Amino acid sequence: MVYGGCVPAHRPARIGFLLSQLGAHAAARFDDGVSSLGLTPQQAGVLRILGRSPGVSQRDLAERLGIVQSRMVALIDGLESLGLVARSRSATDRRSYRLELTDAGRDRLADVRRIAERTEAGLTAALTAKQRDDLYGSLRMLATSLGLDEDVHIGFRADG
Amino acid sequence: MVYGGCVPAHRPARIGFLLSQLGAHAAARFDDGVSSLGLTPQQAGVLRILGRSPGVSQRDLAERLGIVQSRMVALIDGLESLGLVARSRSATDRRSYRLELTDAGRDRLADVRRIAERTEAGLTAALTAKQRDDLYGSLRMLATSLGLDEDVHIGFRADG
DNA sequence: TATTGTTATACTCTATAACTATA
DNA sequence: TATAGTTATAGAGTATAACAATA
Repeated sequence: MVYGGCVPAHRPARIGFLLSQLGAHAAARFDDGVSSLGLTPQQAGVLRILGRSPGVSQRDLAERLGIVQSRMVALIDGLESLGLVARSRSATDRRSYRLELTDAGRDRLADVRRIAERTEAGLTAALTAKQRDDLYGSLRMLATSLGLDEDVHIGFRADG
Repeated sequence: MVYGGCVPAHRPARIGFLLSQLGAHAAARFDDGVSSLGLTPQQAGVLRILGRSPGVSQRDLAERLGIVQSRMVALIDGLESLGLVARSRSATDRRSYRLELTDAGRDRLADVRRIAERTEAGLTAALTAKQRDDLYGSLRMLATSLGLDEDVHIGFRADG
C-alpha cells in the first residue's frame, strides 16, 4: 500500500471531475483575456500555430486544430480582414494556400502569449514554484500517456 | 530560486492549456461512459446532486449546476419520463417541486458512479498511486483557491 | 409585487453535403 | 478520380423574455 493514510483506498473518482472543472475555468479565463484583444480563442490558436509553422494550408491547420475544413474558411477570412494573416497561393499546388502571419499578426501573437502567461499566473497563484513544476510534470505525463497532441485542442473555448 | 534546474525560469505558460485539454478529454470520456447508460452528462449531474440533496427545487438545482431555470424543465422532464426522478409539490410552497430519485434513479446513480470510477482509472493509468494522490491534492488546492464549487460545473459536456 | 415553473422564440455554433478549381 | 477551398443549409444546444400560478 502506497497510500499515506490520509486518503482512503476507495476514494471517489474526483481527478476527472476536477480536470474538467479546472479546464473549463482556465479556458474561460483565457477567453476573457483574448477577448480584450478582440480575438476568439480559436483565432488565437491559429496565430500560435502559424507562428511555429508558417506556410501551412487551411487543411493542415484544420487537422491540427481538430476542426472541419469548412470552418477554417470563415476563421481565416476573419484574421485576414483584421490584417493578421495573409493568404498566398502555393507555388507547387495552386489549389492550396500558404498561410502566414503578417507583421501585425506577429505583434498580436506576442500579445496572446502575454495573455497566456497572465492567465497562467492567475490560475497557479496559490501554488509554490515546486508545486507548479510537479503539477506541470504530472499533467504532461497524463497528456502524453493519453496520446493528446500538443496542438489539437477540441475543448479550448469559452463555455461561459 | 526554487527551480530544480530542469525547468527554465521563463518556461512558457502550459498548465492552463494542459488543464483545458485534459479537462475536455476527461469530459469526453465521461460522456462516452454515461452515453452507454442512455444518459447525458447533465442528466448524470442531476442524479448526483439529487443523491446527496433529495428534495431540492428545480431552481436550486439550476443554480447548483450553473444553468438557467428554463433549461431545467426539459432536463427533469426527460429524467421523469425515464422513471429516474419524481416530482412532487412542496407542502410549504406549492409553486415549487420537491425533486427526488426513484428507486430506479438510485440504481442508475450507482451505475454513473461506476462509470466515473472507470473513467478515472483510464485517465490516471499512467500515474503511480503517489502521483495520483499528489495530483489530486494540487487540483483540489487550485479549485479551492479559485473559488470553484463542488457541484457547479459549466464545462462538463461532450465537445466531441 | 416577487418568485417558481413553463413556453415560445431567436440566436449561436457546428457539421454535412454539394459545388469549383486544380491536380 | 481525388483533393483544397468554398458555400448553403440544416441541426443541436442555448439564452431571453413573456406567461400562469402561487406566495
